[in-house]
Amino acid sequence: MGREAQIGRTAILESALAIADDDGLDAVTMHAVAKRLQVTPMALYRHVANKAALLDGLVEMLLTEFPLPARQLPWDERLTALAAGIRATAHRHPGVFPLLLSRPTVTQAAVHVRDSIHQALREAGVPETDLGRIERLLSTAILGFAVSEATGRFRLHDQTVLDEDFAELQRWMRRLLPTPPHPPDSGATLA
Amino acid sequence: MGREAQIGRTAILESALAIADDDGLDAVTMHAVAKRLQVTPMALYRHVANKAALLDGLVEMLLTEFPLPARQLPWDERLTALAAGIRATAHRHPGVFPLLLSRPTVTQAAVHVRDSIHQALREAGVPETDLGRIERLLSTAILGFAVSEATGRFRLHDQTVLDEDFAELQRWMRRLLPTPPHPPDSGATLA
DNA sequence: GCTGTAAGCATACGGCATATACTGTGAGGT
DNA sequence: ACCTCACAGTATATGCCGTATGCTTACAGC
Repeated sequence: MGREAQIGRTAILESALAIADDDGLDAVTMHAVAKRLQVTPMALYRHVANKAALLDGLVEMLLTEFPLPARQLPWDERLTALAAGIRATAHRHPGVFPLLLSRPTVTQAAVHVRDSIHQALREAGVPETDLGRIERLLSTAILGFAVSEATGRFRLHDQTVLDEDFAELQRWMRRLLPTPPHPPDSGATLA
Repeated sequence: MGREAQIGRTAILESALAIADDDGLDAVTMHAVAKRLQVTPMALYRHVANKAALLDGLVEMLLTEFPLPARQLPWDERLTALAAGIRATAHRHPGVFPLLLSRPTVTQAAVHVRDSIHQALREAGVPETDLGRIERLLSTAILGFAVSEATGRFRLHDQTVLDEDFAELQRWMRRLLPTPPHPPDSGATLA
């Protein structure tokens, strides 16, 4: 029944993300999104409750963009790859990325990311009771760093400096976990 | 020359902060601030360039509110106290606090905080070349955590859980530093 | 008391999110 | 083939927002 839709929630979110990438988060207005879709602003409200919901949708898009690593990889490579992927997402969408901290949502995508981290931590030997806490600290550190880069808090520093910062962050994150991933002296462990 | 001022930059920032604390950051409008000061909106522009400058001023207020610990305290206590003070500021001003990450500024207050951390790290034995990096990672972790609490990213968890999270964060932060603050086995160190 | 200057005001404008009421179109039943 | 009605998109309007421009007013210093 009814008539075929010209736009949909996904198209709206993609347009909004593109506008934010091009001209910053403040440029994301209902009018601007509508214009980009060649539609009147009010048409958006058939697919999105209001602007707040649209922004929440953007957060969800970012979470979906996080590259969850294949489960057969070793746990430490998975965590490293995920952290790097999150950082890359921040670089790709600096305008929207800070919303991950300022508009936290409990969407399916968020749960998937968290579960992926939990699973890796389990394999790292983190006791079940500590899983939540370690995941919160780890994700907070990565998000904090990536948001800082996105908002220009480190703008005085070269990319190479920030890359080394991030490498150090990754090393530091391992120190929150029980077992060293590679024994420092392979083959010659004393009992 | 001219006439005695009814309001000033400080009064404006204090009003804005109070409004944000009461009704959230979105309630901080030029009109609302002016009304609270019993003045027309345009009067604010004699003391503040525009709304962006007002928000930057709020960030500066938060930084000024951070309790820089007395220099004669041991370095590790200073870092611990500063971290706790930053977290307390976030609890006091949850609406404004996220601006510390989303609107980074290089104000005098920001420099003071950073210098205070640098000095503590120096006393902790951090080599001069690593000072910047360690400070960035430490401050990012604290800020990320405090912002997460302020925005409700951890809203599903009890205060006691978050307190323990923060304690674990403090322990983790020490692991970024070269020397253990208390030798684990006092008096019985082998050469 | 005169006067110049700075503080605060009045008015106005364009952009914003969005409520309400409309138009028209195409799928599904007849 | 035609009706019909639900739903997509539109038109219009409201009230808030930041802020430009130009006016009024009241004190400081002469």
